Amino acid sequence: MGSIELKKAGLKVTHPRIKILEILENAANHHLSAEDVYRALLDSDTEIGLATVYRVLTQFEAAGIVKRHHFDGGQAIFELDTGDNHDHMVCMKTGRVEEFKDEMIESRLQAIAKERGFKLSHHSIILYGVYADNEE
Amino acid sequence: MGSIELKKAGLKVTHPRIKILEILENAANHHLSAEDVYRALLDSDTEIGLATVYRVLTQFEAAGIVKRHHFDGGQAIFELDTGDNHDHMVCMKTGRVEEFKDEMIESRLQAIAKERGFKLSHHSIILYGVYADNEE
DNA sequence: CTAGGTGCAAACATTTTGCATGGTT
DNA sequence: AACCATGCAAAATGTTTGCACCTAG
Repeated sequence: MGSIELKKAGLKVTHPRIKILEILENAANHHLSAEDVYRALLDSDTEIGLATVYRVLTQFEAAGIVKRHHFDGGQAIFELDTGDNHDHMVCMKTGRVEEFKDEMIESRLQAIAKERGFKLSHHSIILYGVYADNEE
Repeated sequence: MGSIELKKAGLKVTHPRIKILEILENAANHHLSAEDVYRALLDSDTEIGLATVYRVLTQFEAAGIVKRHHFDGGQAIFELDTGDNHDHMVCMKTGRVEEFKDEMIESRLQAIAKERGFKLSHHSIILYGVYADNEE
């Protein structure tokens, strides 16, 4: 149950928060926009305002429960923060998102930052392309 | 003069387009939002509608004259497309943006994409942090 | 009981679009 | 002259906020 995460984050255990956590955990696609979450809630007969979805997602982000990404296309995408700091590949044809993590790249980025006197806080790597099995 | 680029792109050589090209070329900071460009135009006593700025920047992007980036913070950032495919480091304190390019990372990304059957079109790498000389 | 959470509608910020007018080739 | 570009205002999008009401602890 997500109630533990919520308490740990100092957030009251409310119906909307539990439901949204469930959606994020169980969704087939783990990368959802606020609108996606909202629709998933409606699909499970849960009436929660879109404003609340945004508020909850923002609180979850502050609490380190979710991560917010800005892929091309305007709206923010959220996913559970598993702690590993993975990066993303986005299929431009289907919208499918996959994750990857590469130590060689990570350490190279650290080195580049160091060379330049840049205190690295976090980074975003996004690969845009098409999965071979999705081509026509 | 930018008129050559414009003609090559099949765009009529108009006052707004020339001016906007000038701004992009001469700005101290080469990474500008549409609003930044708009204000720079006003500062040089050029009255051009914000809608036109957006339209022109979008056309420039389609023509390969500028690149559009989505750094954290909502609005799109534009820069001249020099052809080299550099990446960015963004100072979270000052907003300063620097560029870098690393062949090791590039080739590693290619390899990762290949491994996964992903036809790479382009990528975005953004480092967020603070420049040491900007810390207090 | 009380602090904090929620819903709704309105406000916001950014970007896009319709349409009548104006400028380039 | 024909076509494309521009300005303005309005619309569209994605997200945030004010406020009255409600609920978890």
